[in-house]
Amino acid sequence: MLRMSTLLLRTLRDDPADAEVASHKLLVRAGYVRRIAAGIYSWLPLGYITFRNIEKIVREEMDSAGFQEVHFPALLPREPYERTKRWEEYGGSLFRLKDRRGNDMLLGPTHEEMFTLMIKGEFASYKDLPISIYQIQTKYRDEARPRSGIIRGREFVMKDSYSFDIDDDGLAKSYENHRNAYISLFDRLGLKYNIVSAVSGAMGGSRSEEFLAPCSTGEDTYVLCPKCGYAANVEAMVTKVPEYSGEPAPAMKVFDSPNTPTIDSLVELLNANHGGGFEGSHTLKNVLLMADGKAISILVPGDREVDLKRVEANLPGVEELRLFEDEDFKKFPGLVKGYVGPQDAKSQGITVYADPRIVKGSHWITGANIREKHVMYVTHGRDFEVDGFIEAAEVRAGDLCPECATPVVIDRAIEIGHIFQLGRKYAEALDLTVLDKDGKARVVTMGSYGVGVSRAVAAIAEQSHDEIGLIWPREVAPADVHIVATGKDDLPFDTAEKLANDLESKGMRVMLDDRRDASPGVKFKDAELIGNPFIVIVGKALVEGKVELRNRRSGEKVEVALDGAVEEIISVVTAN
RNA sequence: CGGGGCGUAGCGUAGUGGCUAGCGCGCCUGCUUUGGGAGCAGGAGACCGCGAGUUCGAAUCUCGCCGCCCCGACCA
Repeated sequence: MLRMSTLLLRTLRDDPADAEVASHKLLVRAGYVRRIAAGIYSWLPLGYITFRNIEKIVREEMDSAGFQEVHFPALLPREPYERTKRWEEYGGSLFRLKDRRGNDMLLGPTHEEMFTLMIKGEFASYKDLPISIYQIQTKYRDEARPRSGIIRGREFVMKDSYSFDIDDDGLAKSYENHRNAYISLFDRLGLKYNIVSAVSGAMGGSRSEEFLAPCSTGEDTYVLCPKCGYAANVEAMVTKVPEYSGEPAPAMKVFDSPNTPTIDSLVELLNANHGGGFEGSHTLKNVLLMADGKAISILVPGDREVDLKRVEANLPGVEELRLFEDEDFKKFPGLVKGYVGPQDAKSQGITVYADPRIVKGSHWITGANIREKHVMYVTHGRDFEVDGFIEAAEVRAGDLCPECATPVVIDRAIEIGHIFQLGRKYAEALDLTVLDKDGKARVVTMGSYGVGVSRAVAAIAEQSHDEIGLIWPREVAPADVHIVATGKDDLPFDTAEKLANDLESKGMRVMLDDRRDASPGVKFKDAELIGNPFIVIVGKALVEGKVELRNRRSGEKVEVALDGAVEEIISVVTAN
């Protein structure tokens, strides 16, 4: 039983000055967490109980899916991370340190290497597969900018799992198992979430989805179709390709366009000199990029910006991507800044990618590759060709859903889980093979799956609170029932004590406010702030032989007879 | 890493060159009070982020450092 009279808890009346988002403010005010350094928090008793409740749910769901729990150290040697090149690639986000002998060590930001090596060390046959193993571990990432309290910390707890299969079909099945386990896990945590397509990145072709908990303070932006439920990370949003049914355009026509380096100025000139009705979307924007030192041109409709993140996500294998700089223009004298068109790109040795909206047969107004001149009727397939299509243009609310053509909305969310078909990258780097039926060595294929356990505490708090405090789902809350004794006589306190004991003996988890010196107002405010799902008040109504039962979420209050109160309370609590 | 802001008691804050650094919450003692953050009286608690400098005198001005928050870049 949690007794308020002795609990290590001091609630705060004022919001902490360094907190911005609701979960941060409330978790600090209600005495769940305290900041130790930027992005590093300690858990007070209430916070740690809540954290462990979540951890327990995660563990139960993993176990019941048949995954096996293991545990690695957080402190790791450099060598495995050297072999996968991540010692360098992880950059400044990796916490590095040296031991007394001067050996490089690190604090694990994620454990693909260690899991891969564990399987390599124990198993050697296809008969041992498939297997999925997981751990619940503290991770360390020296984030450039920790933020939003415990939503994005430098030390955090993550459940990470890895599946190992002999072939792609097996991986697909393991992935599906994890996906289902995550669905029941997040349902149990009481989180609202969307499963969103993500970009799988450098490995290509593999499947990846994120579990996003919608929340206005979330740092991920995603696209959601209100009609069919299609959801995608902005990077992974697929453009609905328009049908092109226009008449073939007349031959290209070059025209003078002085002082029109921007789309807006070009449209203005067109409307002034070539009749009205021109819009940015009739023009073709040529954005020049350097991808690992190679010049590429991205074609997008003039009214859209290029989203570099989308380009990068859809150009597998490219490590450095940046906009053209003046130096780069000097290397390509045929390119006239502000007047670039795709017509001569081939002869200039530039790779051209087009947004899917630039369909074959469509014609555009674009740069003439001559200073102060543009050209119209430039037709894809007649006047220029592209090396490929790429999702490059910025995504906007109102863009059409690729599944059902309904305008999509853009929303923000916290990433609470990520499932990912990793493939053979780590198995190859660390030489994880097993013998197949024919006695031949085959590289194992892997999946990786993560749940932010500490982040889930904050995500639930974000989604489940009101102006006066937290409102936990029952399984997550520090207690099922928060009993408040009020009054100055012994009777309410003795009655509350007995009620608490009776409830506890029937399996309820109880928090009891047995403070004799605190006023009723303080106790009510604290109970509401702390956010247990049910509050029982033992006080005024005692003269009628009753106690009051309140539902924290709905605000509903009922009086129940003290005689039989235990059963009544249990039935209300468990019905929720 | 770029831009902006902040650092005074456990928490929230006032104080822009001058006497013993002020207030609210919280904490301690006593009396009263007990269904919505009680009242009165008394009290404890501050190297004013750290270090240098300017000055007769620095929380206050200058420089350096450290820390924290926000926006952006970054984020398996």
